[in-house]
Amino acid sequence: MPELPEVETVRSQLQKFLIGKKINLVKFTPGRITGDNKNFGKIIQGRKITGIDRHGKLLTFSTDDTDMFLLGHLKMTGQLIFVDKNGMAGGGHTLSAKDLDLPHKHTHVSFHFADGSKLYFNDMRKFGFLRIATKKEAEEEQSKYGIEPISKDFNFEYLKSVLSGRKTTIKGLLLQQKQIAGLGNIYVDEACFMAAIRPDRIASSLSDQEIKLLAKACRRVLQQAIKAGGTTFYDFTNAKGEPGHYIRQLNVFQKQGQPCGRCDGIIKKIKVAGRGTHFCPVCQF
DNA sequence: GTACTTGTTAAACT
DNA sequence: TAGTTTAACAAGTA
Repeated sequence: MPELPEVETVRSQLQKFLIGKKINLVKFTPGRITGDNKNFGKIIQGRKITGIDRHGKLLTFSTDDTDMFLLGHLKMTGQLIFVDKNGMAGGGHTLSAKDLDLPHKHTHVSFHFADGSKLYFNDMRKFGFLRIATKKEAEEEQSKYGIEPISKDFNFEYLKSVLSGRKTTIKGLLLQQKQIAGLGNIYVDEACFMAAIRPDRIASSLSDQEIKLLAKACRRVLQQAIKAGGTTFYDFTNAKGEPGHYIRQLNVFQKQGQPCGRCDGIIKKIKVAGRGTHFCPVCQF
C-alpha cells in the first residue's frame, strides 16, 4: 500500500526517466481512473514532462504548458512502471515488459513517449487516479495535504498543535492527511511502536515528552523506509517493477502473534480508527 | 458465500 | 457547528 516512502521512491525514479520526454500517444480506459475527462489523451498528447513533485502521497507532473498538470495518486494498489525503448522495465537489463506482463488487464493508462519508451499505470482496485488539472486545480488538490513528517517544519510544536485537545485516538489523527501528510496504516503502527506509545491512546492524553518521541519516530520511520525503497506486501512496485525492502525492518505491522523485538510481549492486532492496528501490549503505553 | 484488507472522503452521528 | 465515527468504494485473498 503506497504511503509516502513508496510514492517518493516512484517519484525519484520517474524523475530520472521522464523529464524532457514528449508524450506522443496515450491509451486509456475511460472510467474512474481518469475521471470524466473524455479528452484525457488528446489534451496531454504533444506535451513534454518537465518535473515531478510530491505532496504527501499525491504526485504532480508538470508539463511544458505552464497551465497543464497531471495529478496522480496510487491509493491502495496503483503502480507506475516505466519501460524503455528496448522494452526493459526501469531502463535496466533484468526485468522486461514481457516479464511483467505489461500491459495487462489492470493497466488503465499507457503513455507512449516520442523516444519509444512507455509509462504504464496499473491499479487492480481502481482507487487510484491520473487526472489532468490546471495550475489552480493542482494547487487546490495539493493544499489538501498538511506538513510531512520528513519536513523541517514538522516538529514537537506542530505535532502538539495537531494533538492537543483532541478526544480521538492518536492513530486517527496521524492518518489525517490534511494535518500530517504521508503516514498510512503501516507507518503509523511502526512509528507508534518506535515511540513506545499505544496507537489507541487518546491524543490529548500524551505528555510533552511522549509527543517529542512520537514526532521523532514519525520522521525516522519514513526516512528509513525511503532508504529501503518502501514496503511491499503484495502489490507495491517501484517504477522499475521491483518491490521495496522495508518489510525486513517492520516491527509490528502484520506481526500479530509474533514475539516483540524489544521485550517479552506478543504483538497484538486490534481495530483502531477503523483500521487493523498492530502493537505490543507490554512495552507500548 | 462471508469476512477482511486499505487511502481517502462523504455521509452519518454525537 | 465542529468533532468524531462509520460506511463506501474495488477486487482480490483466506
